[in-house]
Amino acid sequence: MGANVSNKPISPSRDAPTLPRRRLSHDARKNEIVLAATELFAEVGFDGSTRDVALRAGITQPLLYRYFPNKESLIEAVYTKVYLDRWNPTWDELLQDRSRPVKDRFQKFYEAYTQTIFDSTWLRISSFAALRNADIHHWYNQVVQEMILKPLVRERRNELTGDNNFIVTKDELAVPWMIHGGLVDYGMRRYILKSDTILDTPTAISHALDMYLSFTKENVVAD
Amino acid sequence: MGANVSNKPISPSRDAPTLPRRRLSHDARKNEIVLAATELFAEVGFDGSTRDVALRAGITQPLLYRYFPNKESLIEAVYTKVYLDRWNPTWDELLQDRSRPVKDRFQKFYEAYTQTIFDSTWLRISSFAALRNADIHHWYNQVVQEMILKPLVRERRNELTGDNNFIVTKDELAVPWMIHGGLVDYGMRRYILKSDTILDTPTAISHALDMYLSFTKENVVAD
DNA sequence: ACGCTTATTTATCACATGATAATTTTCTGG
DNA sequence: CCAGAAAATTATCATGTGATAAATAAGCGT
Repeated sequence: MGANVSNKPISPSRDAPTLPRRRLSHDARKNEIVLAATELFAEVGFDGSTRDVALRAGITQPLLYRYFPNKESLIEAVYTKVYLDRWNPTWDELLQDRSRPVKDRFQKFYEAYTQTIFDSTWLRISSFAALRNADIHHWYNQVVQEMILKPLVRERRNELTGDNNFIVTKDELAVPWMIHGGLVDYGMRRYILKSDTILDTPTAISHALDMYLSFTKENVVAD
Repeated sequence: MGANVSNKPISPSRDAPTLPRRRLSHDARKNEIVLAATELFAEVGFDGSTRDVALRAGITQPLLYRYFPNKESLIEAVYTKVYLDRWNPTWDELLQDRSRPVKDRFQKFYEAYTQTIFDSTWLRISSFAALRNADIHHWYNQVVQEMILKPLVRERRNELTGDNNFIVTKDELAVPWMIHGGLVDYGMRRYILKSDTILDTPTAISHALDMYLSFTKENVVAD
């Protein structure tokens, strides 16, 4: 054949200046896809297209389907990546360490915990997920309740009265839930809205805990 | 002509059993479209299709474009409908009425306010809107801050110290913001997640306000 | 009753999107 | 070094979606 007659350029000069790396291991590629999907979905929601996911991952769109049978399965992988493996097992011990005051323990815990979740991607993905999938929202609330809020109620009660009853009622959880929700809301205002919330995170945590502590102090007799 | 030979049924029996009403006034039809769009977008987000909006509104999809030049403009109409005209002007007087204690005033206010916003459609639409449009999110936060939180800080300060300074600092707003955020979070858990949050709304409000009040009481000397 | 304004529908387009099949390329083990 | 398994791409499809143009019909004023 003659010279290059077609209008297809010899040097492709792709849309994305992706380095021509190819052929990753199955697991490595899968991780990159989930990472790309997480970032895209955090920005535009789970209606982000598989083509945009592929573009960010530096691959072609049909390749996705070698790793996930369909888009929903990719979304589930994102759920898993975002929600799981975020709990540091040492936190459990921290929360139960009665040699330190409750304020101190939960201050340290929330400082670590917020370091994990106060990030634009996590906050947005979890918001989108909650709106899209009530089951996941409910499941994650259960986790927060069992791992954080019930310990908080128990430890505070023990600190105030020496009580060792492990049963925590729904009513007792209402106030901790509002404290926790308010704190997450603070994180949203600060880290995704970048609002003029001047207060630094440790101080915000301290105030949130102080509110709960003074509330329980006032109400310890009334109950 | 002979009998009905075509396979088109005499009685149409449409997909949607819509009453065959047609030709509404311009404004009436526009309202119905915005209502349908609001409901759909609350369920699936703003990526809901114009065809689904039309189906819910009982019209054909191209008719939308006689009322809105494009989908984005329909979305903006939904924003307006959802966010505007929700503030009852009598609330301003209520919040400033110094013949009643702050707790009492803000209790009554929040009971009325939550009656307006604690509904699945509003909570979901405003969440989707916040994720999709940072400007709107920011604008609404400014409204909440000016109309609710600054008055709360001012009135509480006046109640405690007789202070009449109208300037409210960012730091003073941090705690009211967390209280407010915690309360909205409570509404989400109760009204869209339908979680086993047993506490009724007035009690939740009361606890939220008590937390703020006891916090400010403890800190009034420290500042 | 009739005509005219305009609300509404039917038909259609161009493009985006999820998904599949066939083909090509890369790397590794024998 | 080369053969084959698997990674990756190209080509393609069916359907969904935002949007437009032309045709139809409902109701109001005279």
